Amino acid sequence: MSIPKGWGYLTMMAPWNLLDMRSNFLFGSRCWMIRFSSEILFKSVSFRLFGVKCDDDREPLENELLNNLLTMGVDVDMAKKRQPGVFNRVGINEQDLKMFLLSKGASKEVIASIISRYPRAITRTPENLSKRWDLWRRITTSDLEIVNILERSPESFFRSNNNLNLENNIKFLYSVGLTRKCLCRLLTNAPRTFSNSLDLNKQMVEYLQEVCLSLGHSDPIDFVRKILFKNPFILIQSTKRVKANIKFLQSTFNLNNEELLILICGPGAEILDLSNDYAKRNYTNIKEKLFLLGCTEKEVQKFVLSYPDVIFLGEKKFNDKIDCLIEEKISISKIIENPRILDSSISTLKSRIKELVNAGYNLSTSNIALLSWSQKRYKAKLKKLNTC
DNA sequence: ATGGCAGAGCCCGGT
DNA sequence: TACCGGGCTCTGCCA
DNA sequence: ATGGCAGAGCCCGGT
DNA sequence: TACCGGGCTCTGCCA
Repeated sequence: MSIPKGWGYLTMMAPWNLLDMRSNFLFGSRCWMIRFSSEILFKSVSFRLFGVKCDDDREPLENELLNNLLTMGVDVDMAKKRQPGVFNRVGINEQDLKMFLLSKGASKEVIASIISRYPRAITRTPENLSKRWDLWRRITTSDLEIVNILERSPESFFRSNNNLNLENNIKFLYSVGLTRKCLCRLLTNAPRTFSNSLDLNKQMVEYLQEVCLSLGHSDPIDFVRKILFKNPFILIQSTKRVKANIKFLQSTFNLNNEELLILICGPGAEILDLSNDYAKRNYTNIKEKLFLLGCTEKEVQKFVLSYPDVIFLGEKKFNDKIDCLIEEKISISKIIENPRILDSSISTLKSRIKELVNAGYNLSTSNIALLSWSQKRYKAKLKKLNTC
């Protein structure tokens, strides 16, 4: 074993190993295999495939991988921590992935970041990558879009090796009446939708269609289209979660079937993504806070339905915003009639209130909508107030 | 008068 | 989450 | 969301 | 030959 060991070192040190793919293809240092006849060696399509159970060799081979990754700027510690198994196996070609992504227009930094965060990416074969990329390209209009998605969420592309499943997902989503544009929206926002199993996606779509039908609507296709447009993340939620949230909406606001459907596929669609009891907790807090200020249950319901996004505000934020408005003698009825002033941050609310009071603006009798106008519009208004 | 016009504000959906 | 602004509506003025 | 986590199953090599 | 099981991968869940 002494000769091959020397060989391994030589090839490892050779600079072309990092740069020249053809050399790498034939002689990649972790590929030498004197156990095989040279005939097999040269016929073989992919190297570094067959484990060499020889501790002497293993270490330099592993070092070469690590060196290459370090050279590429990969955060190896992070990568090892995330998927240690990747570094204990053989048959990895990080150069293939690098070349592939470079050819698609990804920068070196992006590639390093991808491998750092999802090391299993380097175990994928070029054939598989290329096929998968092509399938994604059936949805997007450019490679760049895909690169941007990978930068944000490398796992979505690389977590599954099952291209047939991906293809079936695409077919399925088209078959339920989605347009390419809509698929693109899903892919951009929730790329993992496409690495779900076909079955999982089917379950969710069928569940949503059942909801639609059970609430007496006759066009489940249209319903699903609307809900996916409003909430592209829904297919990466568990049906358990979505069920719980629909149940929450159903039991909290006494809506008839039609109103509930409109809420679910319209302004309330995003509420379906909330985890566990988040919606319930926040709603309870809103209710308690507004009760203390003299609102009735009906008023609270009306308020939340007119501005479902308020459910996303954490308890503290909601309470603080209400408090800071109440302190300025703005009545609670006025607040709930202008829910969108809660769009503004607390600091914006505070600074604007101060400026308006200074300008002699009576917040308790005048319009308060301007508290959430855009900066530009607000400034113009303030200027007018100060010159009049 | 009434149709045209313009300033102010609102609805709403997109990052 | 906070912020932005397109484009509609509302209202009051003009001749 | 995306990164972490865990259950189920697969690859593969050892006897 | 038939069986075992280590350890990786796949997939779905959570927040």
